[in-house]
Amino acid sequence: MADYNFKEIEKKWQDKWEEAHAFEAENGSDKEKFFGLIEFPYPSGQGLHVGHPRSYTAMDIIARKRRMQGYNVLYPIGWDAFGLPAENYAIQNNVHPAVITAKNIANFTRQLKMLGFSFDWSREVNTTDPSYYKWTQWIFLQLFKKGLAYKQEMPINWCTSCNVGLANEEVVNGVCERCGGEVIQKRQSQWMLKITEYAQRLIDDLDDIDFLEKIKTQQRNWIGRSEGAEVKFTLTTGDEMVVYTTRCDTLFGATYTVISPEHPLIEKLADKLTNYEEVKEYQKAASKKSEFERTELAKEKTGVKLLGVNAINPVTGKEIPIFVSDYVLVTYGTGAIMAVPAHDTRDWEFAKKFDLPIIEVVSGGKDVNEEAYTDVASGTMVNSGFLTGMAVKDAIPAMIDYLEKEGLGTRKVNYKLRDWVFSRQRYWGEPIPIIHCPKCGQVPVPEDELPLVLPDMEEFKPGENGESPLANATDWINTTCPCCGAPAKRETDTMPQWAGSSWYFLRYADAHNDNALASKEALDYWTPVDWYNGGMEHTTLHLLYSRFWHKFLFDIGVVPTKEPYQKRTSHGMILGENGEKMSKSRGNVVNPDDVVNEVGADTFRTYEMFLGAFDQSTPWSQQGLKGCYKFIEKVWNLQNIMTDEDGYSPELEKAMHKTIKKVGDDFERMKFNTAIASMMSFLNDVSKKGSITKGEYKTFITLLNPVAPHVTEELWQMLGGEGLLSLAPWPAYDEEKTVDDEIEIVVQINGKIRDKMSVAADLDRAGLEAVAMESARIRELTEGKTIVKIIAVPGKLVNIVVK
RNA sequence: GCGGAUGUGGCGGAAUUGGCAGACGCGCUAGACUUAGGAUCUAGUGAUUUUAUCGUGGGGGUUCAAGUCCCUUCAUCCGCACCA
Repeated sequence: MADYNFKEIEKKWQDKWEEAHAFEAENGSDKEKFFGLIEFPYPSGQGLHVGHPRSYTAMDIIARKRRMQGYNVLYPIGWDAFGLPAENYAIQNNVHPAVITAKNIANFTRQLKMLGFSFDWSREVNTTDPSYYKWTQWIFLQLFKKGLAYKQEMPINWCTSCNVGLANEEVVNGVCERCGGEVIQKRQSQWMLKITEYAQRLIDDLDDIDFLEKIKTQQRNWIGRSEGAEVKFTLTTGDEMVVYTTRCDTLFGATYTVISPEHPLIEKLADKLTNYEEVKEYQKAASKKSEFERTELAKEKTGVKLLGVNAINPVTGKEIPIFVSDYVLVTYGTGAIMAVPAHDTRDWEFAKKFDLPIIEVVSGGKDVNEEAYTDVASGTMVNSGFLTGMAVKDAIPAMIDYLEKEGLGTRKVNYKLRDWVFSRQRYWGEPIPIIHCPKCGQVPVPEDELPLVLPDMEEFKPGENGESPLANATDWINTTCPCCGAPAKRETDTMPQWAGSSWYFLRYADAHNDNALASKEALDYWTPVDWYNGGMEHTTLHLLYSRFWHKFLFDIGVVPTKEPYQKRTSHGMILGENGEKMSKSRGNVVNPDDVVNEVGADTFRTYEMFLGAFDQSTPWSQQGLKGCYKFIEKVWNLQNIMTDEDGYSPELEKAMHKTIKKVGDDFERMKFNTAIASMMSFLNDVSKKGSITKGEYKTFITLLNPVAPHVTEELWQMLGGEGLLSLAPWPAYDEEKTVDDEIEIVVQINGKIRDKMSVAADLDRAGLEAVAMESARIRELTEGKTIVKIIAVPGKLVNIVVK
């Protein structure tokens, strides 16, 4: 027998699969489909991280198993290739981002192929390919036409040292990631997408899909729906101010109001305020604060009272002061609140600092002069006019009814979710296909002129004043208006990296279509994605964005389903050997190339699936890797003890059926570690017996194939298996043969194990009791004692309670 | 502060419903084979004062029976951060 030569074997089968087009999905098939998806990678210069193959191997196992089960499987791959690292590299080294991107993709391709993933490479997509981003731009135009894309002035992060706009990810601890310079907020005109329009549907439709509960929770919290009321306050000047509250039941306890520094009311009241200058000063100071300072200083509340004007509490009729303070956000609700210090912690702190009255309107907590009582679930209304005596939960709707009847307020739902800032002042992204015409305004690039290709440039540095580098592409910018033909200028902002990834899975259905992002037939057949595995870090970004885009595409009739992904699961991180996150600076990075070179792809894959619970973070271990190598080698060496029978031996038959069941079930639940453990166990049984039949061997390598596809394919051929193992049928098991005839049961006395005995598996309660009482040991131990009770659980144990 | 997790041997981790805690792997110990061992095989391996007792972060509870259920508390990690 030859030694296990993984280098030869792995290359051989990768070539064979490619020649046979073994993993290409079929369009127009009658078979049942399975669409498995992993997050397509950003092809970074560092190459593949060991974290990538964790997710890819997991879905590869599912995809390979489905294929063996007879499904028409689509397991595609592509490149999310726009993005900052390539652009920064380009700026520093004067290489076009497209050049470095192509190089990185070539390297990633080599690495992924080396790992034997059953991707359908014929459908490879690349977000930077004009034939791809043509459709990203097309979707943007549809959003624009429906009024869901609009341009607005927005504060952006601005590095005062580099003089450049930064993405949130580039701001670390309030300073510029690259130069350490101070970052402030600067107002700039930005493209926005109205994701808020879909807020409710993004919450509601979670009920119909199979996402991990923690993912749903995180999305719901992020969207942040709250039900409350908008309440009108009349001012002593006759003006009106609307506040948003979720606790209108506490209105009788509102002793002041607060507006945000950016609130328009300040300008409106300018000539009536006796301390306008002071208010302006506060406003200015607040605007200067960076995001960092605002959160850092969050503990200490500041504010200025408006002098010369008061608000009137609509239910008590009392005059109460108005403050301006930056603890109220202009972006949420109406940018104005009613403050109830007795029942809101923030208001309470503010009231203490400014010595404002605290009126208890809900009883049941501690002294409201000591701390705010915020419990809504219990508590009774006091000092609250017609609400007095009611429970809080009844008082809320009662007050809303009252406000609506009296015309003092209305029911209102608010969301924390904000519209999506869609502009980037960067080169390496999809150009936004809009033309600015002095006469016609924002005019979409005609669809038949798509793709609007990125101009070739030599300098990628951002322009003056935070403009996109495209501002320097004079030939490209200057164009004519598609509407009136007058000279006009192109939009110079590009799209964020999230654009191309918001719809890429659709392109896989029909990757080479020139007339549509994918044909209707292909989308009808393949969508939705059946199973999508990815990282938790994308839950409120990519995963939410793509759900939004998909719903929009559903609304305009482009896709047949309202949700893009039927099932979403998530993997844990692989940490460095020291238990810390892998990073270059910590020097604990494991390179997949080295691992494969040392032990081969099959061992690498097996180890990545065996090292711990799939959904949990686990440290890498070089020793553990070796253990998996030994396992694969043992599988190879089974040839030495193989007998020629095709069936299963009587000794191993039960173990075989149990293993088939366990492995199949565990794969489905993504319990890959225990699936592999059960295969190892089976191998231990074989070792004990000293031989394995050809039939057992074949079944065993079929179970192992999704995990370690190369070595099992080689063994399959050696054992005379027909065709490719990767396309052979998944083994069946006989339920009856997965249960033992005889089992060991435990006999306890007062919950302590005192004896074990072998009985028929189906022995009933009475039988169990009788057998237990026959035991010499049990008799000895119970002698002279009173038996209070005997609990017998068939298949499990007998517990005798004595006194 | 809010939300989400996690806590089990020397280590990574098992334990579908409350029913033998520690599967499987690593490491370690002893033995075999060997010129050699970071190879292979065999046996052992939670702790202890070993007829037994104690053991799943700590404390309390429910139960014949708790890693699992309830209450409480501590620690670590991740996400969000004044959302009225």
